Amino acid sequence: MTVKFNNRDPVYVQVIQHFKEQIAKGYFEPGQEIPSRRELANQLKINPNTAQRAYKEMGEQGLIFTEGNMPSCITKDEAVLKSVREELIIEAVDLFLGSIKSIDVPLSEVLEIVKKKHDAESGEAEGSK
Amino acid sequence: MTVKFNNRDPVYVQVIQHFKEQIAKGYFEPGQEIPSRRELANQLKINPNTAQRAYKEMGEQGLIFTEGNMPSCITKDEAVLKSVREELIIEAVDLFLGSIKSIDVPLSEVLEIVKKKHDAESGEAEGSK
DNA sequence: TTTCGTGTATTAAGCACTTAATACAGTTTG
DNA sequence: CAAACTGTATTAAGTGCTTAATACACGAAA
Repeated sequence: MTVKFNNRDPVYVQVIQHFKEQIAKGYFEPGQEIPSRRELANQLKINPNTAQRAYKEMGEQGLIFTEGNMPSCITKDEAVLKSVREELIIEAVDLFLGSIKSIDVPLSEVLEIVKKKHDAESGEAEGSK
Repeated sequence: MTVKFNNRDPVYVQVIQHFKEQIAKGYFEPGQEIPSRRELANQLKINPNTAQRAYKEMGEQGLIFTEGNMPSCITKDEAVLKSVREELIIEAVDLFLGSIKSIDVPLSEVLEIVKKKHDAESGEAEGSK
């Protein structure tokens, strides 16, 4: 497990974001065990308390659960898991539309750029394929 | 002049962002005077030093210039003004594509949502028109 | 039982941003 | 000239958030 952190957002927020993305991609089974706070801290080279804070918030959001001193697990509620993906998409779309709106760019103009950039990226990602 | 601040980003960064958006919209003429540090601080209900910091960075970025003790002005370099709009667009697109990529959402799927949301927003914005 | 690994809680330290209080030089205006 | 406005600079204090350092309770396992 590896995460590239930026210096802009709090680390614990980025950790939560990372887990949400993993969930959105379907990398986790419902009820699956996740690394302990200390183990995650070692893997990501962060402080155990930072990992703790991330897990604590994920617990409050219902993304993970903890019983007694057992390792924490991904929620078994598949509706929650599904909604994570939808919420991330909505977030991205709203942020995007907000930015576009704030500079009065016609949607058609920017969508052209989006498609162009997307094709360029996926092209270089596949290499000489 | 009014700006709605969020509690997430530094105020001086949001002030710069606000000016860039105004420039991108073409609200400023090249060479146009802008409010003094103290006046802007009064208008936006912020500390004069915060306004100063924003203006200082905008000066370093070539967005505004100051001669002697004259009021600061928007740059006369129209190429710079034009590039502001383009950079904001590129920023928005890159951020958007990055978010989409991190959760493996097909472009076609998300573009549908974008169009749908955009139509809904512009619809309610125009009211009973 | 002892040891180790869980989760959890408390307290302190560090850091960036904001605000504040001044100060100074120059120009315009009354 | 004097007052009031520009921009600019320095220094310090305060504030909130993040991170760090510890400690504690519990349970499983050697």
